[in-house]
Amino acid sequence: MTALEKILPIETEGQKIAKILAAIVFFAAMRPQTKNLLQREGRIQSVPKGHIIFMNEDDAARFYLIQRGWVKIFRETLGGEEAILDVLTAGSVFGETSIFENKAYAYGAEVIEDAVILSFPSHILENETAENIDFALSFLQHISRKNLAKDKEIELRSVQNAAQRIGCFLLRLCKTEQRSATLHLAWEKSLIAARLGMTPETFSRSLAKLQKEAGIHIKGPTITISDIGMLVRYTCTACSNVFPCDN
Amino acid sequence: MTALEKILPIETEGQKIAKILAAIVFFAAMRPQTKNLLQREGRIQSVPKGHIIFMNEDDAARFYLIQRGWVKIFRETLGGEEAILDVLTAGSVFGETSIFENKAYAYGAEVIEDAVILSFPSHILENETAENIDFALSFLQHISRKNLAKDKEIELRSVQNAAQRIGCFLLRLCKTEQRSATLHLAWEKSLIAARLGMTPETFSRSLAKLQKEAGIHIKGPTITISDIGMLVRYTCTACSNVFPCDN
DNA sequence: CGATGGCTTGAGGGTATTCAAGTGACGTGG
DNA sequence: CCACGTCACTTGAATACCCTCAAGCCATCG
Repeated sequence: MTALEKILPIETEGQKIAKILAAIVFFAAMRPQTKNLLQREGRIQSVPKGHIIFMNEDDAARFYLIQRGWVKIFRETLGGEEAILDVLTAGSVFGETSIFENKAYAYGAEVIEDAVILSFPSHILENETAENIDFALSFLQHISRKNLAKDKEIELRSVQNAAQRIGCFLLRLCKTEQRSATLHLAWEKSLIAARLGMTPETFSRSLAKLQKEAGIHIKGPTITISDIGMLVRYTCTACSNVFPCDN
Repeated sequence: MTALEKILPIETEGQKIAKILAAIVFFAAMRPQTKNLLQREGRIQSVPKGHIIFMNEDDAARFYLIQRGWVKIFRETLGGEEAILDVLTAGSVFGETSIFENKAYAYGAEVIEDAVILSFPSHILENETAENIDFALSFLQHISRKNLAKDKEIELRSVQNAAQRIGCFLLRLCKTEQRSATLHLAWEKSLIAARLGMTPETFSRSLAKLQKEAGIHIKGPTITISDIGMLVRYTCTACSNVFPCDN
């Protein structure tokens, strides 16, 4: 190690990856040798907004972990319409289930806010799952949780109206204990609208409605919720869970 | 064995269960001793229409297999509204993922057409998953498939209109190769409507619309599709898959 | 023959969408 | 420094879509 490196230690990409992985539950049950393999074979990439990581039907050669930024998971119809399945941020893994699905992605992934993304060859995941039952179990739990979230998504989209979906979304951004909150919307409103299954116009109108009827205050991207209880009463009657709910 | 038993062999419940399980993929990778345990601890029940098997939040002590009839999987909101997540029939397993979800069901299950249902203690499933990696892998694939189906469900509910959802449903009943087809709806139309997330009235009207605009002909429970291509053009533009699609 | 249940049809209403126009913030170039 | 274009967002009017409530149809069954 040179004198310079002592002062400014040069971190290899592998070391960076190791650090990042250590904080993510998804990788916790993997064997050490597999983690080493991920370090060697993994890539870290800065990806600008608008970049499409992969499309529906692409060969699923890699799976991904978001370190920073935002990624939308979507499906596009032949008619050109798009259904947003989810919007993910730091700590989320995606493309991981494709190893069970004929090795092709079942959805597309696009960066919607400048991101740093790690990617790894899918076969490492596949081998680890087949050889390490502890990881297989944790993977099972991971997918099971995703499953549950999708059930809830289906529920929300079918029984909540637009304003309630927005309320639910805002509540999830709130800390549990507080009685009031000030939020900053991290992404464009039109994107939130799409994530909640509505048009930007409807989003705008419904937000105004929430302002009148649920005691919130909007100023550009900043939203102040003066009384969380009031918003809960407005929103959560159209849901099977009560706030605070986990997902 | 008596002479009578030779002619009319008396089948024990355990033997019945064994026969049924043998035909279901979900159980295929289980070890023989676990299958024996399921035979001993399993129950077969005839359940009348309207009976609620379990509710959201109930302790998840058992998981289920439908041998005959129909079961709807639903979530109920605090306001009393209900979202139908799925409608299942013979061969489907439900309540199986609860072993990963704090041991409580995340949804309710109600019989909507007189059914014969097998049930088994959840701990057998839990143990088998923990001890047999082959089964754990097949379970993983099973849940992964459900996950994919839910993604598609979210897509279809957000981009297809009622008539297209019906068209999609009809196409799935068609043989791939044919250019025309005659179908018999095996179930009550109101049941199909529920499965597709619409009211019976909307189902009826949309079916009439398909008749006008997509070249199909309806006579009671019999539906004739003269030109599958025409129906595909009408329906599949609002989907990310093209006919023939698998699920 | 009347009752029932599944299905259809009609009228009316609510919610979200589309199309269109307008506002306001921001950055660029004159 | 201001004019201008761009882009996100908002607002308005008309429309589409699906829902509810209600009545009517028709086959089945006691």
